[in-house]
Parts: sequence; C-alpha cells; structure tokens
Amino acid sequence: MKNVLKADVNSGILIILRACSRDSIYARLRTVTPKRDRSNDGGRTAPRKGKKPVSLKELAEHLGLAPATVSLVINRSSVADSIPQETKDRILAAARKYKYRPNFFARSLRARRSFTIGVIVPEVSDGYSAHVMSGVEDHLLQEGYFYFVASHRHRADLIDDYPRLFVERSIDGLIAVDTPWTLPLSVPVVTVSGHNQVKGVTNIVLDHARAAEVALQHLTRLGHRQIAFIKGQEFSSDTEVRWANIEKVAGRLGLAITPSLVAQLQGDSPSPQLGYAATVRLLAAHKPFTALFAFNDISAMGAIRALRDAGLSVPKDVSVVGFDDIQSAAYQNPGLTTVRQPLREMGRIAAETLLRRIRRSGSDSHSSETTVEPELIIRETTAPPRQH
Amino acid sequence: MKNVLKADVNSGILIILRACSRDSIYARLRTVTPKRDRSNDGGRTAPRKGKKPVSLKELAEHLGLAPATVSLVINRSSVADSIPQETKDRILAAARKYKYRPNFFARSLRARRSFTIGVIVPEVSDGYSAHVMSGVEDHLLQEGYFYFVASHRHRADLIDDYPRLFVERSIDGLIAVDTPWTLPLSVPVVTVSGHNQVKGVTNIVLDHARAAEVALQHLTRLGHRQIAFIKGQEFSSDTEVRWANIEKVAGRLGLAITPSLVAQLQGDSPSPQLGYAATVRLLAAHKPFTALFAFNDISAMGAIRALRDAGLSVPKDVSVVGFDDIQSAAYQNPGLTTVRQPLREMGRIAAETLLRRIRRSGSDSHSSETTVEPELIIRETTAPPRQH
DNA sequence: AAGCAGTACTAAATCGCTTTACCACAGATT
DNA sequence: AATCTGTGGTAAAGCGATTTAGTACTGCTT
Repeated sequence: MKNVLKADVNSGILIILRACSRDSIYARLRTVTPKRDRSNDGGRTAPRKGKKPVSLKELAEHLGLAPATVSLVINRSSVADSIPQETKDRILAAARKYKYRPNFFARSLRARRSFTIGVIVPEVSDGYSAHVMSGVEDHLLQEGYFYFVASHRHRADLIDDYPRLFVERSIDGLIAVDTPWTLPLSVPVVTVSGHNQVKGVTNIVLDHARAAEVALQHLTRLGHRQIAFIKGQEFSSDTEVRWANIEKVAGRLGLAITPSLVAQLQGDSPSPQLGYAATVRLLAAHKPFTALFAFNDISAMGAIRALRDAGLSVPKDVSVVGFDDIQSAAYQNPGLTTVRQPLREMGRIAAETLLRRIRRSGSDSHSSETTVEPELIIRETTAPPRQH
Repeated sequence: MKNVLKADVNSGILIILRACSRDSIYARLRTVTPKRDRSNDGGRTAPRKGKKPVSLKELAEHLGLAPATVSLVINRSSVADSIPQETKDRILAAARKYKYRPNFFARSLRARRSFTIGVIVPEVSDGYSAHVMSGVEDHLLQEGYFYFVASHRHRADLIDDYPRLFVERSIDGLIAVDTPWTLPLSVPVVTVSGHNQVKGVTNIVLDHARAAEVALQHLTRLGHRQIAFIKGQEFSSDTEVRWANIEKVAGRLGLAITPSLVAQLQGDSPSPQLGYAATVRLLAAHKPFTALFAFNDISAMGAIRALRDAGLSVPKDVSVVGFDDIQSAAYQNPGLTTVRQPLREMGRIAAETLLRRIRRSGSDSHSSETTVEPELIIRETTAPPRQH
C-alpha cells in the first residue's frame, strides 16, 4: 500500500480519497462521541471548549508538535511512516478528544477536490427525478460525497446556468437526470436518460428496444391490433428514442401504426391532466382502438379517466399500458399494467459511474453508455380485446 | 448605503451578502457571455485562456494593479469609493472578459459563510418531502444559496450524523423536514412539521386544529357519526399533534372516538399497503363505521382498496378523507376528498425564514413557530352515509 | 512652511490545511 | 574520521480570496 502510494504520482489525491472514505478519520472519530464534556482533567493548555471547532494549529500547539506533523499523521500519509506509533497515538487521541475536524474549505481549497457533486433534474417533486435521486444519494453519501440539487423546470437558460454555477462551486462531477445535454463540461458528467453522444459524458439509459418489445408483445399476444399511443413531450429526453423503438418493434411484429392513433403530450405539468387531454384527442379521431400505450404512468392515469368519462371500460373496452411503474401504479383502480424502469438502480449506477470516473480522472477512458433492463409489470389494465 | 456599511460592524458580511445576491457581480457578469473568444486583440500579458479559471492575482497582474484593489472594486466595497470610475470600469471589463469568478472555497474560507444550507428529509423520493423541497429550492436558488440533501430513512443514527456532517461542511443553516428534532445546532435550524420547542429552532407547521376541524365538520355535516381513523406511525413528526387535535375537535363536535375504530400505520414504506393493512384491522373489529379519516393520501388509497376488497363501496358505504392532497389524489377513482397541506408553500416559508435568520444572526430573535392553513378539497370519496 | 484633507492605491496578514523539501541527530559502515 | 542511513520530525510555501492599516502624492489652507 505504502509503496503504491509512493510510486503513484497522484498519491496526494489518493491519500485524500482515503481520508474521506469509510475507514477514514471521519468514520473513526465519529464512533467515539464522548458522553459528556467533563473535561476538568488537567490540560491547561487545552484548546478552549467552546462553540468553535479547534484548528489544526491549535491542536498541534497543544501537542507540542508542528501542524505539519499532525496533518501527516491524521491523513495517514506515507511520509509519516517514520513517526513512532506512540506519537501517532498521542495525536489521534488528542484529535478525538478535542473533536478535531479539518476545515472543509481549507482542505478543498488546497486539494482542489470538493467531494461534492451536482445533480440537475427537471423538478425535484416529480416522481421520476426523485426516485433516481434516491439511488444517487444512496451511493454518494455512502462514499462520503454530498450533492447539490437544482431543478431547471425545462427552462433552457437554467439548464445552462445551473451547471455553470455548480462548476463555480467546484463540484467534482455532475449528474443530469432527464435533461437534454449537449455541452461538454470541465468535470465528468453522467446523464440518466440522456441520449446524446457528448465528449466526456456517460449516459445511463433504459434498453428501450426491450421496453417496446415487452409492452407490444404483451398487447399483441392478448390479441390487440389497433393500438393507440401517447408520445412524450418534445422536451423529455426519452421521447424520441422511445418512439423510434416503438416504431421499430411494431414493424417487426407486423403492427401498423396509424398516425391518427398517436397523440403527443402537450404542456409541462406533472399531472395526469395532460394524458387526459391527449386521450380526448385520440377519441376525437373516431378511429377505434383496443389498447393504449402511454408515455408514462401519470399520463396513463389521465388516459384511464378520459376513457371512463367517454363511457369506455378499462380493460374491457380498452387495455392500457403505462411506463415507469411509479409507486401509486400498483394502487390505481384497476392496478396499472406498466413497463417498469429501475429508476433507483439507474441513479445508483449513475453515481457509481461518476465516482469511478472522478477517481481515475486523467486516464478517463469511460464507455459512453450503460444500459439497464426494463420489466413488464402485468396488473389489471390489460386484457384481451372484447370479441365482437 | 455607504454610511450604513461603514457604521455597521458587520459590514464585511453585508458586503459579501450583497456580492452574492441578485445585482451582484455574478448576475452582472453572467448576462454578458461573449459570443466567441476571438481575443487576438493585443494584451500579450493576458491570462491564458485555458480550461482553468483566472485567479484574482492573475487578473490583477494583467491589469497592473494589486489584487486588493481588484477585490475591493469587484465586491463594491465602500473602501473603493475613492477609486476613479475609469479604473473601476477597466477592472470590471477585464473581469468580464476573462470570466473571472472568485474561487468559492477561498472566499468561504475567509468569510466563514458558505451560502449553502442543508436539508434533511426522511426520503427524497417520498412525495411529501419532495414537494417541500421544491418550495425550499425555489427560494434558495433565487437567493444565490445552494443546498445539500440527505435522507435519513428514519434511522436515528443518521438523523444524528447527517446534520453533523452538514455542519462540518460549513452549512449556514439547516432545514429538517418531517424529522423529529431535539438538539440545538450551532447554526440556525428551521423545521417543517417539527413540533418540539428547541432553542434556536423555528418550526413551520400546519394549523392542525383547523385541519381536524374542516375534515370532521365536513363529515359530520354529511351526517356521519361513526368515524374510523388511521393514525400515523410513531416516527412521523405530525402524528401526535394531528391526533391530539382530532380528539379535541371531535370532543367539541360531540363525536365519540371509539378505540376499536382507530388503527395505526405500521412499518416504514411509502406504499398504500400500510393503509390497506390498517383498514383490514379496522374491519376485523366488526364495529360499523360510515367514514374513515386517513393519516395521508397514500394510506387513504390503500384503505379504499381494502374497503372495496371487503365488498364495500366508497363513498356509498364508507366515505374516506385523506390528508396532504398529493398529485395523484385528484386522479384516483373516485377522486379523493382530502385535507390539503400547502407543502410547497411551507418549504418556501421555511427557506425564507432560515435565510432571514442567517442574515441577522447575532440579533437572532426569531419566533419559534409559524403556522400555515390547510384547505379541504372535496372530491368524490365523501358522501352522506347510506340510509337504513 | 507646516499641516491637513482627499485621492488612489497597496502591503501584508489572515482564513486552515497540505505537502515538499529540508534538518538534526544517532548509530552503523568504510 | 568521514560518510552513509535511517529516525523523527519541522519550516515554509502555497491554495485564492478578503480586509485592515497604511503609504505616497497632490493641492489647499493658515
């Protein structure tokens, strides 16, 4: 280990990395939490116990050592190899006793690493983003990273501004969720459901070919031939790829896609209302269909309501398939059949990928795409078409 | 203005505040974004245009001035009053030209302010937290603050650890959402739905008396007398207050609360399953009821399903009232009658309150509670009880 | 001619940590 | 006796800002 560090030109950074991961001073010191500060025990040179944390200098002073020494020992630097264990123990004990915590800014300023990443999403309160974030968070916090969040709400200027502001705050990397991404950034970027090939950007995407396949196969096997579709909004980064794959798979299955049986979601709202409106448009075309494949679960819910309002029964008259498998899909009435995206998993993979890239930045030979598999969840909104 | 600054002992901080708010250098420089860097125009001393940003020193060097001067001018310090406009313009122009951005860590290190706040929630992907966060974010980003998020998932150790880690990262303040809060922290804390009186903590809470009143009044006016209740989990910070108010209001309305008609949510899952199970328990008591007041919309959905599964019709046999008014409440079938909490608004108020307290820390004489009003949203799950 | 008041700046001290390049000394080797 | 080889450290130079306490100069009074 020591030799590795010594041989490695990046040893400085490695050491810091180590200092901030599981077996680090943070972890070790954290476990100690003394019950009560009854520190009348000697030590009149002791750093004052007040609100303010002790600095490295104060700690060193109290120990009668130089700040450099203390820093080296605390960071487990290989330079400190020659320091006797006894001294090291003294230092560590004092650090624990006075709850020494390196000042984060000072450290980051010097090391040029912030252990912070930025996450940009269309909207935090949207289920899709939130689930991805949950996965991202899982991995990041575990690894000692924190993250900033910003919602752009599809405003182009914010999609530009926030990443820039993030970079000004020295993030080590960025994750863009469901956000069109075209620019390379000065830090590693990982997207979730981004589909552009951009230099320095890794995309985590669903296997849309498979998604289209499982959904359409399910419907055709039930006997459906007239299938209507609700396409996503222009701004949604999945819309295009998803649609292309639906067309491809439909072709392969010998299904014709009737243009008047395709409606696109219009407007930017997280409510099922958009799906409702799209379905109303679909019905207005007076072209019969026995199944509907919606862009997501939310729009599927709106669609079901629209179908009901039009006097149609789901699934007897029309089968409906959603997309995503959000929490409430299972508790719709009837339960929604849907293509499940492993959103949390995707978030976790995004975080893992990003940290991996951050860690070996320099020799950053990342692949540009990682694919995850969807799963069809069959519930109660799909059934064979009514015989007539 | 200048005089104010001069007279104010906190002028340093005020200046920084100013420098980071709307009309700051950030805002001003941001608008300029030159189309193309065709800078073959003289200036051989020019800082190199590369990946790395220019530092204050480089900028100063290029201008033939001291870093101090440049810093003072850029921060609009009143000390720079005596500097002629011409020089100021030169400095500002150069800053813009070379896209100068103060290094965030350096600045924070010195100013001991991070313009970052921490937000701790039970779980990001939970609708309640996400909506509050959305409101928090709105206000924070607008004011030039960023935020960290951490989900504790009701683990007591994490509820302890994360705030501490946040503080180590020098957050300026913390917002705790739906999280039991008992310790004072070294920075201002604002809770959303926290109900403990803790020093240095401001609670943003719903007017639970009013919430109980609107819901129960609605049900009694419809004619309901046998009302069942689903109480929240122990760990939910609203459970206790909400229940106390329900009891109080029930008493005032002359409603008896039958113990066997009260079920408590059990377990930690964001799914309606918990409400389903609670309702099954309620039904097992074989004590008739004509209405059910659930702890939240999610559990109300589960409850509705359980009632259906038991052969009961909603609202004909049993009326159901939810709580929160989450996005999908309106698109349930039938649409869910519920007590709406203005979650986003609460988040926004929390952020406003926190920033206000941060800004006048020192003379921090905050009130310890702010109340917001609920609203009853009547949809289709409530109706008069069946006549028999 | 000395004193004062602006004006236009700047030097230098922090902020708290990291890290490289030493240094002093003891004992072993030539 | 001179040199080498560890030990056990330390001094000091950053990282990139902010901010206080000056300085040097000019022009105007008294």
